[in-house]
Amino acid sequence: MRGKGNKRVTSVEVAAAAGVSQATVARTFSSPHKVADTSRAKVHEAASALGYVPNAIARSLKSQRTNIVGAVVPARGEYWQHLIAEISQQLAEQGSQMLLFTFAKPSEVASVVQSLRQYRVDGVLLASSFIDHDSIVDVAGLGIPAVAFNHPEALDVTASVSVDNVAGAAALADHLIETDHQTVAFVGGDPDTGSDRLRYRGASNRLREHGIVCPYIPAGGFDYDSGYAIAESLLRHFGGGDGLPDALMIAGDELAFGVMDGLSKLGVSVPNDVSVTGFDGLPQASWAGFDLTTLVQPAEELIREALGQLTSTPSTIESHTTVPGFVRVGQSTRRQACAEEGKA
Amino acid sequence: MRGKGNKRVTSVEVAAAAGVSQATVARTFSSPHKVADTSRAKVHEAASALGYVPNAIARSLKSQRTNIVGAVVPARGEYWQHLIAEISQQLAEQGSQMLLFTFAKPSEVASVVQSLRQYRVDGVLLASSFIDHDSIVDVAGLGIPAVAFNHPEALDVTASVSVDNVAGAAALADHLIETDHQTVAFVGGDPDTGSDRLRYRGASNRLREHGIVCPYIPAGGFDYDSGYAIAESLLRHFGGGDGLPDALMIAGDELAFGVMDGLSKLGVSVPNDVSVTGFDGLPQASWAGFDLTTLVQPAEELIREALGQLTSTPSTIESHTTVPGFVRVGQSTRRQACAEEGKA
DNA sequence: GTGAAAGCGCTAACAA
DNA sequence: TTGTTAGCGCTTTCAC
Repeated sequence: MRGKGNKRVTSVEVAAAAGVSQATVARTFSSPHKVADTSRAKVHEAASALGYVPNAIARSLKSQRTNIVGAVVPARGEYWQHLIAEISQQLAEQGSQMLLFTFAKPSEVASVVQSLRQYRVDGVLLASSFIDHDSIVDVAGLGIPAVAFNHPEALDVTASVSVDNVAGAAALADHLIETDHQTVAFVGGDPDTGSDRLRYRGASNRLREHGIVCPYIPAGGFDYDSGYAIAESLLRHFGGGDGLPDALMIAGDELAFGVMDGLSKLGVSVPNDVSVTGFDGLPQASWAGFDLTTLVQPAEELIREALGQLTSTPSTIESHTTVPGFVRVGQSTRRQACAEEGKA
Repeated sequence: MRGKGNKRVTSVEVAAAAGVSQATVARTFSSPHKVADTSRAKVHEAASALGYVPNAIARSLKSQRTNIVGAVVPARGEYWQHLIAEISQQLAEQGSQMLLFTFAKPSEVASVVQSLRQYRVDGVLLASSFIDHDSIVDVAGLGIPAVAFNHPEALDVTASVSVDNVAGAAALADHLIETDHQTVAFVGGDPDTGSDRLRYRGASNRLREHGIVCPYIPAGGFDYDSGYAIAESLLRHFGGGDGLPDALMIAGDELAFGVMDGLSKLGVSVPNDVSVTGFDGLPQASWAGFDLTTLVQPAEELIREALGQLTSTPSTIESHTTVPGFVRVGQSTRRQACAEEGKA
């Protein structure tokens, strides 16, 4: 029995209709247990008859809490899109809303931060390594809780939550070693990002322990096109398909999709000619066309952790959490040892 | 020169520091032209010295405008994820923010609507055919502008913006006819959605004009897995690879990805054994692994139109806009006529 | 052009 | 338990 397009019904009107004070109406909706059953019933009746819904704006102004969390994520990238839904769902569970900001260029972040300040959000989730350090510092100085998501770089100014990039890459390396791969190259997205560096470090260190030297090859980005484009360079670099290493470790799943498609177009077969690993654990990685061996980032856990930091943190405590991922084995890496001819 | 973690600076403090009244500070930020250059300068100086940022919550309470648009989208689906970034970018351009709500089940929409009401958003973008009609009616009765995005069903209670599904599907059918396909089947996602029905109608009508009867085959969903799973049923239904029609028109790109991968796994080659078309024009459709012939929905234009309706509409005017898409030809449909043996 | 003052709709003491 | 009373920080008449 909700009022039609009736503009704005306020608690005062409900109070009048219910024959109680405005304060009682307010209490009925904010702390119901402080109101007698009888009045609560009257209020609810009047409220629904009038189509009343409490005004969260007014509530926020008074209580200094908006129940809104700002999320700042890159506009492009399969990985980030994948996360947004999860963030939104978890926020909904805890009765919060998400104000979403996407940026195409790092330079846009500054203006986003302005909006964030204006809206007095309860916290900010900074989801990207592409956010420059200055902006992070900016946000950190805002006095609102912030957590850098998968941005291991931001360690010193704000809390952060990341997958364990080093251990994850090492785990992938282990898998390659166990399946008898002798030569491995790492294809990075952007060496200026922490994820890239840490993943390479984790992989190359572990491989070195097994006597394998792993070169780093920059693709110039984490996107599909960068991967597709680098495939040809790889072939040239290694002197054709026969010169390719046994395995390519790619810094991110989307990048890996591009590399796989690029290689395939050039007649290189995965995993027959070369094994490929990704990193992220995107849903698409499980698609039959790719079936990529990858390190799955436990999105739900990561975000739960991040949101926990946001809400539980009294001030800007610099807590740095690292969550382990796990390897999901697909068909993009060959499963069993097989003799390789003409290689070290 | 921004204040550090200093809590909340208000216009009153800025006024004191600048030696003007609070009203002048407020005017400096909301209607600068109504303030003398000299005072404006003083205010800005004091403001930045103190790290003042206007409080959008208070502003909204007074002005009855939040500059926030609510977007309600499904949690899953490549198509919707693809749109979110675009919506966010355009909103940012016009100085608005986006409160994002995702829902996993249609039943969650009701609670979302509650939040939307509480936050007094300026408008709501309902992005899905999965939102049940009752919820749409609910929102429509809220008195806040709403537009159903790609939800041609909602015609009678709220404004709507959609791609021209019928014309788009017909255009795809034309392409198939021009490239000499003789038999075609349509794989739908969910016959309960308007997009599905309209696309099938557009395709089958056009095909019928050319003497081709196009059966409708339900996949049970628009997701990848539904497509992957239906591939085997298709083969069984048509009595093996040889019995397949010349072309399969799939109701959505993601679904088409699944069908393609499924067929491929079963040894059916696209486009050699069967041509495939999609619908949506997702970025992934252009990936080399798929290279899907599809109908591109002009996302930017669609959203611009939708947001236009939201802001320009004085009340709930029932305006229904349809935007044309265009065919992007990929390798998933064979380009030239070729003789088919043993078929009508 | 600027200041004083009255709210926007709610929450949170404080009384009763 | 309920009502009264201040504000939260801003926008916006209305005088000056």
